[in-house]
Amino acid sequence: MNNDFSSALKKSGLRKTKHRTAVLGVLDGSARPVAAEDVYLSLKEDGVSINLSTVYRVLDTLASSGLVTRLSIAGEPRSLFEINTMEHRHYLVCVGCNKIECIEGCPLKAYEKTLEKQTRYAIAGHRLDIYGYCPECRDKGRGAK
Amino acid sequence: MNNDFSSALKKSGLRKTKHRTAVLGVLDGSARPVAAEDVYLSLKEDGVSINLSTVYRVLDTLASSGLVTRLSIAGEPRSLFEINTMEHRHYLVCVGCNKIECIEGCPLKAYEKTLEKQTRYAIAGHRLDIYGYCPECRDKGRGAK
DNA sequence: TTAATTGCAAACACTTTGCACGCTA
DNA sequence: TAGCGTGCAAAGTGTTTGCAATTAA
Repeated sequence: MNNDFSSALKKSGLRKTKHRTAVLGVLDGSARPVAAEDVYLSLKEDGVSINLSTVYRVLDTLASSGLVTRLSIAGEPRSLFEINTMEHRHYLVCVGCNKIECIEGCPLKAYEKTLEKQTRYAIAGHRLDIYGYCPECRDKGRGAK
Repeated sequence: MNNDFSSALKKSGLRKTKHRTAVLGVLDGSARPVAAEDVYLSLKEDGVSINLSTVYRVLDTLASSGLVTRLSIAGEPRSLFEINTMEHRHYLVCVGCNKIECIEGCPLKAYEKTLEKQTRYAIAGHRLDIYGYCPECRDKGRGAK
């Protein structure tokens, strides 16, 4: 439970550097997936000097070694990243204010089995994002921007 | 059932131009979603002279008026487009050869209702892509590239 | 020591935009 | 004819890369 991610990095065979620790810290401290630039700005705000391209490289490295998950959602042209919780997750995206929440549970297990039989594919996974208006946006008119 | 999409364009209040007709023709003739560049190359091959930026503009216009659907899938950084069939669809993406197939039916109707109650969101829609190895790729080893 | 990491600047891929000209309705 | 549609070139994003300097192990 130490907060510097030493063991996680070691387990992945990655050197522990100030930047990797810092990036992991930002992801860990965020309730929602964030873009590379968000990480960069967040670090800058904390007084951590880092180059944006390093942020990209760190995120890429961490994603490759499975410590971090990269995801993309419709309407957001950038890649988003979050700590890989190893939990299977889905996202609820508010079309009004662009807020992203995580959803617990997955409704697709049985469906994947069915699909394997139907299509003869070896199903490896899926991506599911749900779109809608959050309680606040649904109340204020039609979720106007 | 005329093939020049006149009525569809008219219905959307769009002028019928050679380029719009041509782009719609490409989308209509493709079994899978395609990227702007694919449309561009396909037209070039057919001897249709068009500028890539015009392709982008046409696709954008058609998507805005609902004749065409824009979608993005994980692992593909570009936007993909297809004729809007008005059917609710999902995609089966082969991780081995990047082939994309459409899936009939949607397993999520009941789930969305549940979610509305749980989250107080007004659910507007969702995106679901399924990933796996197609029969060919699953056979040849582990779907090696 | 030495190989992995980083900063920096430059390159990249995809997409959008400004402007003048061309074409549809 | 009026104004939408298009080509062209240039600018914008988000992201990646080459290389020399730095740093962890």
